[in-house]
Amino acid sequence: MSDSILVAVAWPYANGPLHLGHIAGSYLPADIFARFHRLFGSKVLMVSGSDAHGTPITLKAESEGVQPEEIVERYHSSFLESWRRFGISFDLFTSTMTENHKNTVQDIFRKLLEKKYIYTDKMLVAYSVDFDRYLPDRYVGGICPHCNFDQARGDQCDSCGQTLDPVDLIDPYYTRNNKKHPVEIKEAEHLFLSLSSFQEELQKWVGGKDSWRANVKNFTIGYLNEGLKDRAITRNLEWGIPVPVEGYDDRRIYVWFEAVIGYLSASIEWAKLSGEPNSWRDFWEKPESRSYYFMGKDNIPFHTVIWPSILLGYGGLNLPTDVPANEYLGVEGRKLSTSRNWAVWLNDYLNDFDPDPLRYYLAAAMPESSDSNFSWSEYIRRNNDELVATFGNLVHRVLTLLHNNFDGSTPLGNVDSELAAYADLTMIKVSESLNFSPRFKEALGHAMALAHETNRFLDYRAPWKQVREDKNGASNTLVSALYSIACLKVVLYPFLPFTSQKLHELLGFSGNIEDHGWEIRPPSPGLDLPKPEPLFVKLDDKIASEMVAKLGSYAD
RNA sequence: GGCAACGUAGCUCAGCGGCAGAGCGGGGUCUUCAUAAGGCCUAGGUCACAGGUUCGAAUCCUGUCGUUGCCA
Repeated sequence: MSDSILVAVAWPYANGPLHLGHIAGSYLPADIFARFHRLFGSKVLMVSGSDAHGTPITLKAESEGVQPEEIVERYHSSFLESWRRFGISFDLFTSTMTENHKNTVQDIFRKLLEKKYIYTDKMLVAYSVDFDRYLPDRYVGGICPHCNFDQARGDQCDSCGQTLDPVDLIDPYYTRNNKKHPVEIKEAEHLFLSLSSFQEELQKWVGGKDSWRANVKNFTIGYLNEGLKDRAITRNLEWGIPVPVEGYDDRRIYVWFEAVIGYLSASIEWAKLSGEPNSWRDFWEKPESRSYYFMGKDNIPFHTVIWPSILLGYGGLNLPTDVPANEYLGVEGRKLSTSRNWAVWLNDYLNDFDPDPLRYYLAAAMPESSDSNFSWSEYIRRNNDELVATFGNLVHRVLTLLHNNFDGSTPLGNVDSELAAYADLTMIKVSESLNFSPRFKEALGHAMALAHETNRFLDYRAPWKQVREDKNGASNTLVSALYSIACLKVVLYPFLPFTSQKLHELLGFSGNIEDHGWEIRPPSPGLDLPKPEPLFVKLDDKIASEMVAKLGSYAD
C-alpha cells in the first residue's frame, strides 16, 4: 500500500523575485522530498502558490500606480518560470487570488465562527480623518517610544529594530503625497481567533513530536509556554478576502489567517483540476496520510501553532506530521538583504548556469540545523571537485571504457557482490534519510559515498589493464560499475533531476526516469550505449570573483 | 530587558554521555581509463571561557563572553 504524502510549501509573497534564501529554505528541500517520494512509490501532492494579499503588495502597487493584481500577476509568472527552470515540481502552484481559495477560507471562517472560536471584540486602530480611511500598521509613521527615532513605522522601528504597534507611536502621522497627515487612534470592532482555546491541545500535540527538528520543537514549545493570545483576524482593508459576516463589508480577512489555508484550498483546486474532486481527501482526512510543511524559520509559529489551531477548530483534517523548517542561508558570509541587493537571484543565476549544480550545493550546505552560507568560490569548488571530478567523471570514465573496448555495448558479466551490496545498502540508507523526517545533507552524503566507493573499486580493478590481460575480468568490473552508476542515477535523482534524466539516457534507456521507480536497473547485456558525454561543465575559478562583484550593486 | 539557539581542525560543517569526526584545502605517494579526473597515506583542534554533576562531558547543569534569532 502506498503512502499519501502532502508536501506543503510556504507561499512566496508576490512582491519580489526569488533568491537563494527562498530556495534553500523551502522550495528545494520540498522538491527533493517530493521527488524522492514519487520515485519511492508514494502518492505525492505538492502544493503552494503566490501569497497575493497583505500590505507590502498594496504598498508596492500604490507606489507604482497600478492595481495589486498587476503586481501579483507579474511575480506569479516569475515564480512559475523559476519552478520550471529550476525543476521545482509542484503538482499545483496557484495563488490566494482564486475564487476557490476565497470559498475555502470563508467556509473555514464560518465554521470557526459557528463553533465560537471566532468572536467579536474591540481593538485600537489607526485612522486618518483627512482620507476617511483606516491605516495598515506600515502606513503609520511616528516617534519610536523606545529610541525616539522620529521615522519609526507602525509595525517596526527601523532604527532600534523593535516591533511596534501603531498605537504605541508618539505623534503618529500618515504620509501621503509627501505630506504628513494626522492619525487618530480609534476603537473598532473586529473578529478575533481564539488561539487560547487550543493552548493545551497544542502543547500536548507538540510534546509528542520527538522526530521534529530541535529548533522547530523548542521554538514552538517556547512560543506556547508564553501563553497564546487571541489575535484579530480582520483588518480595515480593501485588498484581501471579504469577511463573510454581515456589516463587515469594509474589512478583510487578515493575511496570516488566510494564507495558511492555501494548503487546503490548493489541494482542493488540484483535485478539481485532476477530474477527481474528492481526491484531496486522501491527503487531508485519512489518519495514516502524512503532511510535511517546508519553510524558513521565520514562519514556524504560523505552521506549528496558528495553522494547527485553525485545523483543530475546523475539525476532521490532519495536523502537520512534521514541519522541517530550515534556518537561514547567508551569502558570502553576510546576511541576505534584498534592499541592499545582497542576494543571489534565482532567475539571474539560471541565465548563466545549470540548475543541478546549485541544487547540489544548496542541498549539501542546507541550513537544516543551523544557519549556513553560500559562497561563489565554494559553489565552483563543489561543482568542480564533487560533481565533475567525483560523480561526473566516474560515469564518464566507465562509459568511455565501454565505448573504447566493448564497442559501446553492455558486456555480459557478473556484478561484484561487495560493490552490489554497497549500492543496495546505499538505496536503503538514502531512503531512510529521506522517508520520514528528512535529513538532506545526510542523504546526499550517503549517495556521494557510493560514487567514491565505485571510484575506489575501479582503481583497484584497473579495468584499463584488464581489457588487455583479462577481458572477462574487465567485463565484470565494468558491469559492476554500471550497477553502481544505475544506483547513483536513482539516489541522486531527487537532488539532480536534470542530470539523472541525462544519465538515464546515457545508460541506454529512453523515456522518463521517474517511470523506473526506486530500483537499481542497470542496462541489460547487449544494449547499445550512446556516445558518452560529460554530465557537468567544469567552471573557471574566475567566475567566483565576477559573481561576488555583482553583489550589493544594482543592475537597473 | 526576557527567552532560545549557536560558538568543534585553515575553510564548510557533522557529532550531542564512553578513546575528538567528514568533506575541501595543505603535505606525501600510487595510477593513467577519464572533463590533468581517480586511489591511498597524512594533518595533532585547550570541541568559546570558567566552574559543577558523573566512573567518564563537545555531549548534562550553572555562570561569563561572543554571534544570531524570537518576544516585550
